[in-house]
Amino acid sequence: MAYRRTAAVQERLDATRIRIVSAAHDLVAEHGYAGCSIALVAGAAEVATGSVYRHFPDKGALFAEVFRTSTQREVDAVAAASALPGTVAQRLSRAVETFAHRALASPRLAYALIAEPVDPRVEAERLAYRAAWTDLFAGLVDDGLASGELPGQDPRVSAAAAVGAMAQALVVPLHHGSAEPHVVPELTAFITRSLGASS
Amino acid sequence: MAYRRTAAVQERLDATRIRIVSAAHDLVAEHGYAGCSIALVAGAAEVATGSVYRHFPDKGALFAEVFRTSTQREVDAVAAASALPGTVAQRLSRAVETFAHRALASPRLAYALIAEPVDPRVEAERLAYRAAWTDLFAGLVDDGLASGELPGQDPRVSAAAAVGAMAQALVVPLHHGSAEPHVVPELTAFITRSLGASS
DNA sequence: TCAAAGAATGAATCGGTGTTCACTACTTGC
DNA sequence: GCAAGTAGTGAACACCGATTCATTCTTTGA
Repeated sequence: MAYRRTAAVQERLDATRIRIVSAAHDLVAEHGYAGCSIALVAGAAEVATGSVYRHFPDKGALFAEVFRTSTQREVDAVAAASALPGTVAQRLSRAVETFAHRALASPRLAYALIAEPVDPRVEAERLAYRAAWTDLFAGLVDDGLASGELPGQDPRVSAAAAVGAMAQALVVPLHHGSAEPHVVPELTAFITRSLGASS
Repeated sequence: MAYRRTAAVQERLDATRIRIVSAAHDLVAEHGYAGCSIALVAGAAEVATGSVYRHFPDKGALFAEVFRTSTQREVDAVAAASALPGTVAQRLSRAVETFAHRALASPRLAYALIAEPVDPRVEAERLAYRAAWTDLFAGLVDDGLASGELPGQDPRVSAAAAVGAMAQALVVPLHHGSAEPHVVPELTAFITRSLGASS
C-alpha cells in the first residue's frame, strides 16, 4: 500500500463538498433553480465540472441536498417561533410572521424553495418538506383543538390550506414584483381567522 | 393565380387546428405537461410533427392556448356559481365548492393548470389567470365589505391567500394520491372563516 | 526518490426535443 | 390536363446541458 486517505485529505474533501453545496445554494438564491447548471455551480465553487460528480451521483442529488438543508432551516425557524409560550392565536401569528419576514428577506430563495419548477428528484424533496410545513401547522391546530381555542376542523386540511395561503399570498407575488411588507399583518389576520382563532 | 384558399380548405384547416389543441388538452389532462412532446401531440391529432408548426409558431404558443382555454372554462364556471344571488357567504361557498368539485373530477388537469412546472411562456399565461382567479375572489370580498358582511381587510391579499389555500389543499395533494371528497366541506369552511364570513 | 493509489480535471460524448426544410401530395382556376 | 401555389410530411438538424472518462496532478508510505 502506498496511499491512505488521511485526516487532512478528508477535511479538504469535506470542505470542497460544503463549498459545492454552498455555491449551489447561493446560485439558487440569486438566480433560481433554472439556469443552475453543473458547470456554473462548479465554477462558483472553483472546481472542475467533473469534480462535482466525485461528491454527488447526479444533479438531482446535489440540489435535493440544497433544498433539504435550506428548507430545514426555514422550518426550524418557524417551529422555534411557534413553540414559544402563549395562546394558540399568538403562536400562530408568530409562525406566520416569521415565515413571512424570512421570505420577504430572501424572496428569490423562498420562491425557489416553495414554488419554482424543479426536477422530479428535487420535487420529491420539496414534497417531503411540504409535509413538514403541514405537520408544523397541523400541530398548532391540534393544540388549539385540545385547548378549545379553535373550532372543530380537520387539522390536516386546515394546515395544508394555511400553508398554501402563505405561499400564494407571499412567495408567488414576490416572484414578479417587489416586496410589500404591508401584506404580513393582512396575511396573519387571514390565517388567524381561517383557523377560527379569535384574536 | 391558380390557387386560392376556399372555404372548404379553411374549414379543414380550422378543424385540424382544433384537433391539435384538443389532443394537447387531452394529453395534458392525462399525463400532465411533462411528457407532452410535439411528436406525441401530433400523433394524437393524427398529423405530422411538422404540421403542428403550420398552426403554431412554437410549442409555447400551442400550450399557452391550451392553458388559456382550459383555465377560462374553469374561471367561467366558478364565476357563474358565485354570481347567483345570495349572501356573500353563500356565494363564496358555492364558488369554493364549484372549484373543488371540478378539480376533483379532473385532478390531473387541475394540477397541470395550477401547479405543474411549465415553460416560461406557458407560465406567463398561468400568471395572467392567477390574476383572474384573484380578481374573482377579490370581487366577492369587495361585495362583502360593501354590504358589511365581511370585516375590514385588503381584498387583494385575502383573495390571493384564498386562491392559494384552495390550490394547496386540493390540487397539490391530488397530484400524489387519490381524491378525498371530505376535503370539500372542510375547505369551504376554512375559506369562509378566513374571510370573516359568519356562515 | 519512487511506485501506487486516489483526486481532480475538462473536453468529448450522449440523449432527448424542439424546430426546420426539402420534398411530396393536394387543391385551384384556367 | 396543367401550371401555380399551398398544405402536409417526417427525417434530419440544432441545441443544450448532464454525464463520462482518459489523462494529469497529488498524496502517501517506504
